[in-house]
Amino acid sequence: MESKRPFSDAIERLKDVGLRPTRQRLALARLLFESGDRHVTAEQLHNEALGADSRVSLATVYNTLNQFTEAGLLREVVVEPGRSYFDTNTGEHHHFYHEHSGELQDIPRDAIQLNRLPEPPSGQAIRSVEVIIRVEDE
Amino acid sequence: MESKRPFSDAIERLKDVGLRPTRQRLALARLLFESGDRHVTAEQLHNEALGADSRVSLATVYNTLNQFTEAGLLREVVVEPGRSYFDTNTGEHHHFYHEHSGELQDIPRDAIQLNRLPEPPSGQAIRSVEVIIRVEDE
DNA sequence: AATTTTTATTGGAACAGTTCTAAACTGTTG
DNA sequence: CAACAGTTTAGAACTGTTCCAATAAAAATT
Repeated sequence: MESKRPFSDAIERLKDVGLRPTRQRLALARLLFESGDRHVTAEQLHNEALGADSRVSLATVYNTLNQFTEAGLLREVVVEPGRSYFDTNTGEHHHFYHEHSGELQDIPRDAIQLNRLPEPPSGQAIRSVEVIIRVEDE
Repeated sequence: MESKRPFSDAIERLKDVGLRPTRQRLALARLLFESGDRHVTAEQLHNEALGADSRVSLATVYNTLNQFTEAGLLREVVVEPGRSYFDTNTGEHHHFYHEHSGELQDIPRDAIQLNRLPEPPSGQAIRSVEVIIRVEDE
């Protein structure tokens, strides 16, 4: 379980993907991966890190988020112009997006049944299928 | 058909939604609506307008795209951080997105069968359901 | 351990896309 | 044709992100 050996878990995770387990990366990895599925923006994560005594520059937060994403530890979600969310759930799934609060919420893959997918334009292959359900207060 | 009376068509369209048919808005409306379904960024449309002898400032392009969107003449599509597309097809439908070329392509509503939609979080109502299929050259 | 080499971090500058602002302009209307 | 409400514009400002050159830290080598 993740909660058993949080420290070495994070180290492992980084080593596994070939990233040096530096102080900053470890701090961010713990914030990201030690508490269930999360959806954060760079700014949010930066603030959290600062709040948790970890001195990390915003540039490093961006670098790290991008590296983690490239390494398959995170997935980027774009739902709003000018703001990127990073999702710790890298599996196939979908999202509710609450525009007003800016909050994202996972929808498990099986909760939506996608039938009859169209053929992609010729010469192209499907890389991902993503459903975004925008919701608002009623 | 749109091609029959393009001039007054555009004027009509604008009047219908309560926007004065100014020179700039007409020019943009023609570029947008007189050639089937389109997906453009502000920058693209601006260039087109310049290319077509219509002097329109970039600020006006942004204003106009936003007004058209608010008026229901356009729909905004977000698939990439830091870049907004405006879609002249305002009906319910979905998209292929070709990351490499930055091109969007409509998928008719019926081409995807969406069953078993999840309940939205309590207190919230579904505003829209959008499927984005990312494709790449194979 | 000490040294060298490689890789990361950092603050701040730079950048892209978008919005804002205040001044000039256009077009209607009384 | 004077007054007025709505529109356009250039450029400044803003936001989120990336880039850069200097510094620091980690790994490899001795």
